[in-house]
Amino acid sequence: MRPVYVLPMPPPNVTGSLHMGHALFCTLQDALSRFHRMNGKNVLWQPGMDHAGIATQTVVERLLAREGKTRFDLGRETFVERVWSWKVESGGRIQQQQHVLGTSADWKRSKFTMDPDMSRAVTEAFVRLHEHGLIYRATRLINWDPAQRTALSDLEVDHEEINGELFEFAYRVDGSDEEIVVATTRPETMLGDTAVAVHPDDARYRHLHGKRLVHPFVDRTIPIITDSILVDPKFGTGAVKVTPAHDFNDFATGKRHGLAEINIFNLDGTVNENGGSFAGLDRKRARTAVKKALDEKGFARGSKPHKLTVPRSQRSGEILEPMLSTQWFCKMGDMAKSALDAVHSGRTQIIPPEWTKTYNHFLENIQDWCISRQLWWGHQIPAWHGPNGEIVVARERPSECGEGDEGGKGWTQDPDVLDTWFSSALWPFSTLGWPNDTPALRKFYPASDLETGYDILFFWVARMMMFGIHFTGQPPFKLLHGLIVDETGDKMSKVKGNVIDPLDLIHGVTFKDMIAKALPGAPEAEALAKFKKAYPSAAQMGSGFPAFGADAVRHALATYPPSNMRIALAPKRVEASRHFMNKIWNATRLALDLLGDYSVPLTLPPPRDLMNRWMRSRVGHALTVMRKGFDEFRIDEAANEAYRFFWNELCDWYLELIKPVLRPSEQEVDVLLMNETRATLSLSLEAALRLMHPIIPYVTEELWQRLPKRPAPVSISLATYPSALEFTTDATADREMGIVQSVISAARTIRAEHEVNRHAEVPLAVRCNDNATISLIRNRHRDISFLVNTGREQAIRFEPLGGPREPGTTVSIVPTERGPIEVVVGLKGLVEPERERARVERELKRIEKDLAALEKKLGSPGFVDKAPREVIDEAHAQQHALCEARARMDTARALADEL
RNA sequence: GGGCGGGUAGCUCAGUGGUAGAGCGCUGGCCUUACAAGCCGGAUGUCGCAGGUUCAAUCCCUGUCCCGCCCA
Repeated sequence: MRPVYVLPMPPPNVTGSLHMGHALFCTLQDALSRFHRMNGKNVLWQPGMDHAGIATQTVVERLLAREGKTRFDLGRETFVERVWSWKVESGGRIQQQQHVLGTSADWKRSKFTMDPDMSRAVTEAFVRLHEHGLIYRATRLINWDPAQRTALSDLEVDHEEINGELFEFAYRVDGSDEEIVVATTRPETMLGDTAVAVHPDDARYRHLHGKRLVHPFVDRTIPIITDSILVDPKFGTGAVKVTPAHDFNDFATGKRHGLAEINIFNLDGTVNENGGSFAGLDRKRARTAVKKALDEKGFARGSKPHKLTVPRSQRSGEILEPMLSTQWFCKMGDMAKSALDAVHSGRTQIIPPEWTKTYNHFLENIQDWCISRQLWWGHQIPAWHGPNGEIVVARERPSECGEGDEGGKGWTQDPDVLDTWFSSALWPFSTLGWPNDTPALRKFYPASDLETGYDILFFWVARMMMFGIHFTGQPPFKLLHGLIVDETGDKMSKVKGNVIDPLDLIHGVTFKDMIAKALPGAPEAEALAKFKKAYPSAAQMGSGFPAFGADAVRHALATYPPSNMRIALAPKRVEASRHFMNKIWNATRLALDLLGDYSVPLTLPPPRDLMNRWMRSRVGHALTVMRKGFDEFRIDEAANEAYRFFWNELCDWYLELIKPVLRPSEQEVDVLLMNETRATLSLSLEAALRLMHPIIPYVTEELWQRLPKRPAPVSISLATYPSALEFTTDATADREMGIVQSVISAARTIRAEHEVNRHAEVPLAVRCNDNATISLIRNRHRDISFLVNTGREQAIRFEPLGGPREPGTTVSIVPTERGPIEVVVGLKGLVEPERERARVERELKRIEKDLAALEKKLGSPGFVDKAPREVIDEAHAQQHALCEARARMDTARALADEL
């Protein structure tokens, strides 16, 4: 049986459309999937969509608002129908868009979190957790969003620091003229005050211990209590008003002292009847009114500026209200321990490991999870309320609840729905048929890897770990890449006007259209300015993005290290990737031309010619680097290696080297060499395409189909990923080719420095004392002549080092392990003394600089005693080579001076 | 307040205890029958700052200043 590779895709929200974050994860996950598929694994990349409770409901409510309606006008059933039809209509757009990116997920297995089978899994999970006592119902202080009118979990709260004020007012002591001044950032909550606390050791207030205070607006007195946890005597006046029903610290204080909890707000955030004459005012108005009233009664004691943090809903942005409420909670303690242990023990590995601390910190300090939401869109909680107030949690509606209740009509289902992340936490196994023991579950669980953004490490990853272990006994993934992205240097957001739609990069777009989308309704000039500020490289790109194509977008995204927290998308890099795609295309075109009607034999002897051995060696090197990149989740290293190898080695050197071989003049025809070269060319290029395919699926597929090759599957995506079985590195070929390349480059540099016309043929002499090197150069004279353009007739001359030089020649030194090579280029009348002096000086300067650094190292005390043998040997060898090179260059300078 | 990450060429980013790299940009020369979206060359950095460890630090340690994110 083939080994499996399972990768659950983080299901995108059904409301959304494709953004750069999706493009990034699709690229990375698709690359992984394709890589493992090409390595013979049975790959399951599990796609799907998330119903995204609050987000989706909000979208539909906004649509309704345009019709002047609220969800309450429609009623729950109609509203939910409306959401479903909206989901059918515009949901799943991302899936279509993902196809454009070339994502090779198992689309037939795609799941939606509200599908009937997924919902069954949710119900089952809820019921089982309840049976185990891990889900319970309780009345406590929770984060309440008055705009959405729902509870939120702690994780959905953003804390924002704002400049506010610290307002002080006085409570009169009952039966006395004394007063006690308290400081508060939220004066309106005094309507719900049930105590004032002072520090037990605070001498200022000791005489007031046990006294009561008169509430100025409501007919009650409240006690002065002492509490050393709540009160910091140095802060404010040292006296703290206590509002247990509307503040988390005060709530805890109230529990310690048995204080009453007086709720003063309605669910929509207006003051309720407990607020007396202030009833009906919203929070902001109530604050103003309370302050005014306190002032009028003479209790106000002024205010001063104060920084405070306010809790906001991540979704609606509304300031949240701590509210006393009855909700469903999930106990986290034991499950968190298991999840921690899975990582501690190494059963699950977080990559990059730095995130482990964050993961641990979250789970070690975890609070019970408020899982109920007062929404209509989502999985309704499988709990039924009986006519007598009893509550039953069950997989199905209870059939009866006593006499006269045929069919359970007396039971009503709990109106609340579950937090969206509850169903997401089941994703790796619910998608495989859980709670049934299906073959798919047995085969594809646990998953191999999970690849997702660090921003949902708590929301999703940690919860999947907890539920996965709880329900299946196994962590849901063996390896977890807790990482990735956000999109530009800044987070992409509509407000900032820096949103880029990946489809626009793929298909092209004018900046005008782009900013209209990014900042709808904003003045064009302003929006454009913002956009160009966010993307400096785009500012140079004229009036818009050309169509870069999916492959270029993917390759560009893949070149960023996935572990980076910030992935700043630079359009210029997408452009560079597009040029790379173009290069691949054109190189293959040339190859096809050079190959003609060549067909690859089933068996071939290994190549004997240096350039072909070298080419195969370079493929071997590239595949090693790229495999390592994929294995270590360094897809950027694979992507960059693809670029480097293909462009700088295959194109710049190999394709150039083989031109004279495969397009010979009549007297140069060498049938054996041509055959060997055609074989090497076709095999290497074909392998190169396979190497790059996981990252660049479209172009590689298209070209691969046209390339002569041995019998192969119908698609490159089903072909085998190149391995050391096919291509091995060849150190000798690499070294020898390196020398040839250096000689060619040295000669070319001289030509370029003197601006020798490309067509001008220059005589070349190589001076060297090493026989092996001489024979190497001699063997490669064809390559050197061609790439230096010495003229085909003109043989390279060989001379001993340092002999007299003809006038009109220039020299460059190539240092090698076996001594220097002098590359002597005859420029005839073309040598310009000034240029030559400058070139020689520059080369000499470089040698001097290197030599100086080396000598400093060798001369420093302790180096020779303490450095490792090989480092010292290497330094000496380098020193020797550089000294010789300098000597050669010195004579060159003397000659240059004589010019 | 706690935690994490980052500060490397003009820009976007790799990288390593042993003389600093890529792409783009810049620059000189080339319209060469694969590619001007290209080819052949060239220049460019006291690797945030200050100490320390080491024969040797951009890399390890300490401190410090900026930037960003997460948590409280």
